[in-house]
Amino acid sequence: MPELPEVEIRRQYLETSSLHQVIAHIEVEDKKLLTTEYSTLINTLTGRQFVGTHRVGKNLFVLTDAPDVIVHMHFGMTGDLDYYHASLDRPRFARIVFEFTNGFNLGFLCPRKFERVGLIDDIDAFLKRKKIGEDGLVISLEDLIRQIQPKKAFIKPVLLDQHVVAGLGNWIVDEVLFQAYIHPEQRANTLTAIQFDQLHKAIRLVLETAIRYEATYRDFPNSFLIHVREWDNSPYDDVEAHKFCPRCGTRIERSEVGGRTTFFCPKEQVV
DNA sequence: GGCGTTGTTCGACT
DNA sequence: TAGTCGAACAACGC
Repeated sequence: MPELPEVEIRRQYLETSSLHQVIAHIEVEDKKLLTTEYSTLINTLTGRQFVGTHRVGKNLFVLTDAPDVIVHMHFGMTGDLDYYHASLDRPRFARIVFEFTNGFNLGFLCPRKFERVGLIDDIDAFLKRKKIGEDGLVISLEDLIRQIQPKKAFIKPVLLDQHVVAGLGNWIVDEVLFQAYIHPEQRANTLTAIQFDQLHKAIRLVLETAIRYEATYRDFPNSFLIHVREWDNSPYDDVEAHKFCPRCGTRIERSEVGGRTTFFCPKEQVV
């Protein structure tokens, strides 16, 4: 589930695997995954090299050796990268493959085809056009308040809005609100100064923790709510153990807020 | 084999 | 008008 931390991991992966290699060809299984004409993509990138990366929220930008040629990648809900030797089988769902002249390939994995790849010529202009907010890792408390304060909606959907702050997805928002002791259905314009401070700190804590553990949920501290989601290999033998608040032991509640599944502690997160 | 899931976009409503 | 909200989208794992 590529939210900010997962995209950051992919950025580091691309940075350490795929820079400074000449692109020989690009295979695209489904043109719908492209936001740029296939012929333009091929003509522009063939013979070029990736030279650097940049990330804002869930958006990954790959710089090339041409200053105004930048590849934009969005991983949708399930996208991933896989760098592999051309002699090996193409990884499952590698629907876009950058083939380098050195015999290695960078596969862009798109299991559900919600992912997108395309060319842009200016990162700032792109962010402005898409109205992407400040990245969750760098936004200041003052800017966070300025973005959230005027909104009357529930705090959870506000935090999910990439225009407000970029990079938070469904589970991260639940985790952030849990760490900040804020109910997901509290109205954004009713947050107190103390709550804004807790919220700002919680965003940092959750994002930095997720990046430190390379977004491997089972390794997260036990104080995290994420374990109730029973994703991948739970660290608990007793499946019941993580259905309770790690701080107060109250049974975690599951509901729907803004159309998304939401977990929270009904005792510590009150409206 | 039907349902749940994920992020973004778009249309409808206030 | 702009803000808010919910449905739709694709396709997989369970």
